[in-house]
Amino acid sequence: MNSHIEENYLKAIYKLSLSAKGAVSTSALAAEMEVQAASVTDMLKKLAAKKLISYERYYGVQLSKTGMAASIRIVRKHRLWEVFLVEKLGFGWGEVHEIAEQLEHVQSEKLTDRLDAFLNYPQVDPHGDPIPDKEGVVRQQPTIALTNLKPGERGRIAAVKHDGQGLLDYLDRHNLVLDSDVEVLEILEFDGSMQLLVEGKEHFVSVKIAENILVLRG
Amino acid sequence: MNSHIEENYLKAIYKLSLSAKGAVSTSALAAEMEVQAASVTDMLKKLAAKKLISYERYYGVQLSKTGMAASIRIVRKHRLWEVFLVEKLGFGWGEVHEIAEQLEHVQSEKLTDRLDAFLNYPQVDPHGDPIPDKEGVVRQQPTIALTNLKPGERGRIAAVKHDGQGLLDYLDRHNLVLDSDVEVLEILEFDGSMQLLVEGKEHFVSVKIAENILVLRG
DNA sequence: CAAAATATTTAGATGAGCCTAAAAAATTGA
DNA sequence: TCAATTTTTTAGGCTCATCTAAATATTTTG
Repeated sequence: MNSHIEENYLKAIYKLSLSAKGAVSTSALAAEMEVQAASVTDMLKKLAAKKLISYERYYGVQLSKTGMAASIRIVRKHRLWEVFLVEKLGFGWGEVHEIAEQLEHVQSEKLTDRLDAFLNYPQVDPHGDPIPDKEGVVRQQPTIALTNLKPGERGRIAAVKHDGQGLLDYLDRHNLVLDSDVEVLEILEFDGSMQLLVEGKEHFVSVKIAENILVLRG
Repeated sequence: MNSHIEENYLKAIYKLSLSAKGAVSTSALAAEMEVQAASVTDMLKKLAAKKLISYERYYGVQLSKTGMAASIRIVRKHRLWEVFLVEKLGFGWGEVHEIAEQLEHVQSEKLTDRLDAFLNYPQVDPHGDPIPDKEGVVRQQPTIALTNLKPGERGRIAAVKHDGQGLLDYLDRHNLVLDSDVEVLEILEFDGSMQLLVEGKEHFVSVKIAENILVLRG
């Protein structure tokens, strides 16, 4: 079995490899894990020895097949627990990440599967991120950043990047929640900020925010 | 904050001090934690430095007020999670202990309290052990071991000692579950084993088993 | 393309929690 | 009671995951 810390490294590598083309760098991992690069090097050697990653010094990391499967299992647990916290215990979507970071390390396949069933096999977590199924299949929705919509175009909010409290609380207060229908009314040339029509009400968001809102076209 | 391991020591001290008169010995703790006595001594120094226990060398340990409160918080979490696993996820009472050992270390008072509410403020866990309330108050039921009943006397199964799979599975199969009404028909002089009438059906149990079944008189 | 800057790895150290072996204190019992 | 036994503590080491500082490799840039 892998330690909590090894699991966190795997999860971080998985996360970074989604947006990075090619291998994940030591420094990127160090930043993500909030440790020094030297510590990352040590851990990479360990994970490589366990065949969870392929690692060649100075050239970055990639998850092996088993490493990928392990990472996905952790992500699955994390997201299922987030659904539980929001759907069953009434937490807000901005406060579940931290708790799920702890719950994701609980080891019991039976628990994970029963939780999945209890929650009715949800497809996405409260932030719209896909929940891998028992076989590790991740069904990614074809979302695009809100910034890709042009004036007059419409979409439905399908996911939100960033796990922190701040942005999510803000979106909540302004009713920019999952499944809201959005129409772009106007994009300010000056700074790219957007005037939106969300479920009948007008809203104004900065580019920074719009970049973090993912929509399904249509 | 206390580490997982510190929490496990506190829990073990709490558990042992319930049955031990006076202080808990180093060797008892070592047995409970499945480590060497020398390791216990090290940890006791650490816990004492944190004022979680009072410890004088060669004289054993006692929980301080803060240590007691911390222990009870862990026990509360453990037992709430056990209720969740049985009531909501359909686990058997014999398989929840191990999983709850992991869940009990999740740090979030809000989570604990919401779980408590979600479960409808249960008073006892699936083994009949009392669940401390938010203020740390433990309402112990006045149970006695089944071996204390004489032929002709009756009681209701209120709790079961021992967390392991084996006994609990056995009791399950023989319908010796919480809240069953029991009447003692006969006690064999030879070995103390008991002939019982449980919810209308006859059962035969060894002393060893009867010692682990706790009943409420009446 | 070579020097400077940056990224990564190596080397050696630290603290937590564990170990074994030896020393010291407490308990038992002849 | 005092010698033998048991319990507990001390001393010194180990592994894991981290750190800092120094060395080495890669990348950038003048």
